[in-house]
Amino acid sequence: MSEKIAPVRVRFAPSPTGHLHLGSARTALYNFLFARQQGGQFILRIEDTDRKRFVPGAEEEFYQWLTWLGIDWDEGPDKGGPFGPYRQSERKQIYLDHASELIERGHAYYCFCSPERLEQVRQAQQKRKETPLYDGRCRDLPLEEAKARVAAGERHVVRFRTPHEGTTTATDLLRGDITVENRLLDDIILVKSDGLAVYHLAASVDDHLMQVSHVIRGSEWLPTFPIHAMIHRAFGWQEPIYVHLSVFLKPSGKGKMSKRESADLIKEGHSIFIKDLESLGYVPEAIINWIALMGWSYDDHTEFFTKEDLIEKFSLERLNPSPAAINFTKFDYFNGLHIRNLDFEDLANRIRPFFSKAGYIVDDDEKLVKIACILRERLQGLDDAPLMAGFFFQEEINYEPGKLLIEGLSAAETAAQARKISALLGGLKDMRHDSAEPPMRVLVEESGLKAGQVFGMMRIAITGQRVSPPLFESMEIIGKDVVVRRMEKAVELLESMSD
RNA sequence: GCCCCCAUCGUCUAGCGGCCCAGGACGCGGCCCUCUCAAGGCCGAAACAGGGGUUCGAGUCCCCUUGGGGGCACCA
Repeated sequence: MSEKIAPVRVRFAPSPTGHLHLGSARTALYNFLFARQQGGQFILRIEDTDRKRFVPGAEEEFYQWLTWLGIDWDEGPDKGGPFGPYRQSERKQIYLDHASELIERGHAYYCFCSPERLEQVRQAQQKRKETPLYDGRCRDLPLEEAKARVAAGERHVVRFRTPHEGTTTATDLLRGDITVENRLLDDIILVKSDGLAVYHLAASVDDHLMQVSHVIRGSEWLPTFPIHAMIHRAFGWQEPIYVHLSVFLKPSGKGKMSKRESADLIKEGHSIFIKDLESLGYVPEAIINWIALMGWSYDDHTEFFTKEDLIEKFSLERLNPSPAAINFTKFDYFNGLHIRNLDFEDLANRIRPFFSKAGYIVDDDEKLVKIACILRERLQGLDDAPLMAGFFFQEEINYEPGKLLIEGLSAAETAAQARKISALLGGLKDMRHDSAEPPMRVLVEESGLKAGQVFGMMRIAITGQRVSPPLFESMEIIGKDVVVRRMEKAVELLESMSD
């Protein structure tokens, strides 16, 4: 009675030819979220059948940054699993066997045409404004003859025998049925002359063998996915459910990001490469939230999502098929949002390396947590921390003495104020912000000046900055001795100015 | 050139025939709060690409145009 529901098995299948970027990270994320939500498995498969484009180390980099993003997998080259190996270069024979099966079934054939001849054919067709397709010279070679030539060691490839008439319809979950005319489909190469399978064969075979239930991947596969469906059908296999994601466009929305533009981005503190994002001050929580929302939505008002929220709320049905322009401004906003969602100890640990990198010695954990407390709501990126709070770690602060001057007051008058403040602060039993602020307010009141004027001068004297975290909280962290010493220094500076 | 896909504020999007003189978010402008900067709160400007249909009724369905994207390799 009850239909057996196949378990959800999805995969992220990058080729080790470059860095993990926003687009591929999102594909990985969606697959991961869906698997976790459905209680299924998430497979990591390395598609390294192109030896020419192989980049050493790229695979390990994928592991590193996927893990940093909080995306983990159940099966993969590094983890193993019941359907391995998970690196396509190690599955060569599997593809060869399947290609042979297709040949025996009449769905594929050996082709002995040289790349040079193919190029000539293609050029001739283009000159005639025809769709460039294989001209079928080897398509109807008697199988026995072809086999004999292969046995004799003749260089060859294996091609798929695409029907010339009719149409093929395959279904994309987001777009519905997509029908293509078979006469416009090429007899694609399944196995290259180096004996390695091409993507279309390898991915189809692996998706079936690894029992992948949903193929969630980029839309660059949309034009060829009917061929993938045909390959499954040729074997007599059931096709997985296909979900083709939209592409990311550059911020202007006009076209996708070029290599040059990607490189230029980093100058503005942005990047499409995940590897750059950590040192740029982004937290993985924000990255995940942001990219999840480029092409998926939950309802008409919820936008803040943790990983757990996403696992719970994600759904394939709410995926959006239209291309999305990358909006880094919103990314910055999400970064701030997620930084504010961190607890103080966590934040302290995350800003520590940024202080270190700026040359500050961070040896007091308690102090760092206090700094995290007052920094949290004003950080847009973790990298802002040393810029905003470096003065906490400096023995001596330097600033332009003139900045101490209270507007409308002379140097002597400002010095008098500073002296009073210094004396008041020096007489305090401690520098707790709630015990230092009230008497300071009284002093400001008596001076007839505005709080902003007096505190502005103190801010320069104590932090060396015009803009800083809240003054009294900062003073508490700095400590009475240093605060008083810095005030006294300010008095000296002001007095020397009034000479 | 051919094929496929997409089309709501500048951007990300909600909207699956009447709830929409179109809602949210980022950004932008203003105000409030305020020791600076933020954060937060409130208010505001800002969109259904165009044209035909279908229907009592269209942002929502169909067609065309336009625009954008992707693909057309012994790359993935």
